[in-house]
Amino acid sequence: MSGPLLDQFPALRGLGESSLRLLEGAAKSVELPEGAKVFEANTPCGNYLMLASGRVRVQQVSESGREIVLYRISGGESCILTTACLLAHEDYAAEAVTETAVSALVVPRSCFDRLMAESPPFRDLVFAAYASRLTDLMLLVEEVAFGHVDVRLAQRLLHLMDRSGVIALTHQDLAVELGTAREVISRQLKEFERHGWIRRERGRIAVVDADALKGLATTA
Amino acid sequence: MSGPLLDQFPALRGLGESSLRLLEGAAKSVELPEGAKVFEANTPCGNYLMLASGRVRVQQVSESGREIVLYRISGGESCILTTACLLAHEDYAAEAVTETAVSALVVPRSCFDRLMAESPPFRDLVFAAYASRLTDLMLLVEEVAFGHVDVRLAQRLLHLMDRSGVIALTHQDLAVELGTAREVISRQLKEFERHGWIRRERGRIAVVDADALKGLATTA
DNA sequence: GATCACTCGGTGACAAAGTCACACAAATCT
DNA sequence: AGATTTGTGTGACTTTGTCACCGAGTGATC
Repeated sequence: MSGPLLDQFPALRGLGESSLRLLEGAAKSVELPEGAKVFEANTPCGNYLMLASGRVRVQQVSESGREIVLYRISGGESCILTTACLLAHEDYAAEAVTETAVSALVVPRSCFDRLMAESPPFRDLVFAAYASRLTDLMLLVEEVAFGHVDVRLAQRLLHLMDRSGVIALTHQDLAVELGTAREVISRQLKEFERHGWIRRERGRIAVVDADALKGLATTA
Repeated sequence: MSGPLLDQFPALRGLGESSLRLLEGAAKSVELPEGAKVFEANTPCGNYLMLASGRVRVQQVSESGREIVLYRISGGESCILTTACLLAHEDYAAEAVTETAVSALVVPRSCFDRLMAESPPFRDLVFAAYASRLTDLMLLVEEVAFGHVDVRLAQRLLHLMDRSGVIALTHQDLAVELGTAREVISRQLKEFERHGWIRRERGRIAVVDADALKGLATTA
């Protein structure tokens, strides 16, 4: 049936009956729990991945063990890193971890290749994901190379907080978000609290003065 | 004639007569001198670019004026940043500068779209360029976030030197390569010279002990 | 060939960020 | 309750980035 597939991936609307059937025949559905490794760096890539629901984080890990979040994929999106590896016949350059329970479609390379060749809507889907990631990564390079941690941290806190202004992450988690060290985050957060912008609790941070953070976040 | 086009872009072999004629009809040839801006950040992108000959550097510029080289494109390659912008309908996220005199093909969006839709070889050409850039950028993020300047500088010197071991770049140029500050490069180079690994002259550096640099470059 | 403007590189002082080694408290386990 | 794990705090130190300023080469111009 093409019903559930189209519900999960609205972007496939217009794919055409034959392509849809091809995809449905070849793709396997997979469920992953939270915190599972989807793939690791330096391993070969044999399948194309489409995320039906949930969220996956793609990150770089250095030899010294430090990590940095590159981007996230959520329901309805396809994984460009998989795409890139398939197309360039390279190993993965990064690793991916589920942040929530995830259900995904695993599409074998052969099917991926055929769909890319046959189906314009499928190509567009893949390309669209590609294009914005590339510019994202360019901006990330700029941020990492030239950005200041206080500004970047303020931006992340604003972005990560829920409606009540709470971020349920450890200092270490935030360090991974920015690709810096835990101590650096701890010290910055202490500064922020000293200014009365946040409250720190174990394992969570409460944003008190979002406007002040916004001011810092847009200060250069 | 399809002769010169195929000579300049061997990857287009197999494109098909009609696509080739379409491309030849719509594309304009452009010549740029060395040091010319191909495009700038935050400007809209209307054309697809294919580099026939020469070399172009794509780099990020921060508000404070610091720069970092993202990657280079040389003869026969297509510009993925252009592609990304066309596909995502975004402005340029970076700027591009010619490092040599350049001749390029400017392909209007409409022609690009048609070729993408009609021609599998053209799609492959575009995709192939895409895939490796993405992994490149991921590795660049890792390098910038976690790499040490001495190691990165040693790597770049080895990569940039000619057969006689000479790099004809200023300290500022090297700073842009790594996305760091000129003073940092100057200090590192002084260290390298103290160790007897290089000789510094005005505007150029001579690698004396490439093996020693190689040792540092692979020391994690 | 003297002067001038400009580019290139050197330097010291300081600020920001990353590293290392611990210490301690809260949560969790048994 | 004790033991272990996890999260955070902190000081000392290193590396990297910033700022201000200097002087030495280089090339242009008169």
